[in-house]
Amino acid sequence: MACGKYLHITRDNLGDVLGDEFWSKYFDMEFDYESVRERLSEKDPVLAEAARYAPEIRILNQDPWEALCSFILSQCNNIGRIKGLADRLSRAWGAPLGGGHCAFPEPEALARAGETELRKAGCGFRAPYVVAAAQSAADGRLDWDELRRLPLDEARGKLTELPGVGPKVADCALLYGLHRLDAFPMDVWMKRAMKTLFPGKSPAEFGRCAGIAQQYIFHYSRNHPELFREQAAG
DNA sequence: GACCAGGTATTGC
DNA sequence: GCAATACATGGT
Repeated sequence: MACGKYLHITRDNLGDVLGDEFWSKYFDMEFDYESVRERLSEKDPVLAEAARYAPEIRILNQDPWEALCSFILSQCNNIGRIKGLADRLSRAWGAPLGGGHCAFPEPEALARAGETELRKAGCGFRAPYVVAAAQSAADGRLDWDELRRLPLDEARGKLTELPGVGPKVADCALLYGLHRLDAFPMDVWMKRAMKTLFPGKSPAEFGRCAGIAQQYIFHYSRNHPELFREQAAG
């Protein structure tokens, strides 16, 4: 489910999917990741290893509102529950897509639903955050084109004006929703990974495609928990 | 039943 | 500045 479309991928239809104009764009197929990997690999040997570990990773071109809202829901929440929540909101307020599937709700729909209903749907303390963001998106105060254009700090500043949107959620919205490859979401996993694997380094050193580096590092770290044995709480 | 989850806002040193 | 804490909810 993405951008108002439903997709079921199998081994057999992968070729067709990637040949489709929309999904090809969604999976960022036209972007030259190989060049980026080469440049990143020259910067740091550990980063080179992380990039080599899963070179097929891509930054999706998600819908900006869908990305922002999903990451507002993600705070202090686990991935399974985030998916379930998004699914429940889609069924309640999203457009039917056939086959029992529903699109992610438009901002207008969630703004209209209101805080009380969103709490009933299981959003918890995030309900008012979703409403505020939905209102801003619906009435145009959130200007996606502007957010694509502005320097990273200013774009992040616009997003963090919203209640319940801090630097991490803002960077996720910028990276996944607006394809700002310079954004570098720093969650608890990335903090651990940076401290252990890149001591003394800052994300800015990874350059204008730091966000892609973030994905390699994140995935590599989560699949090598032994590297963080002393720090990981659980 | 505690404890935790891909954070944020507020409060108190 | 930086550590501590509340914030809803559902799953181990």
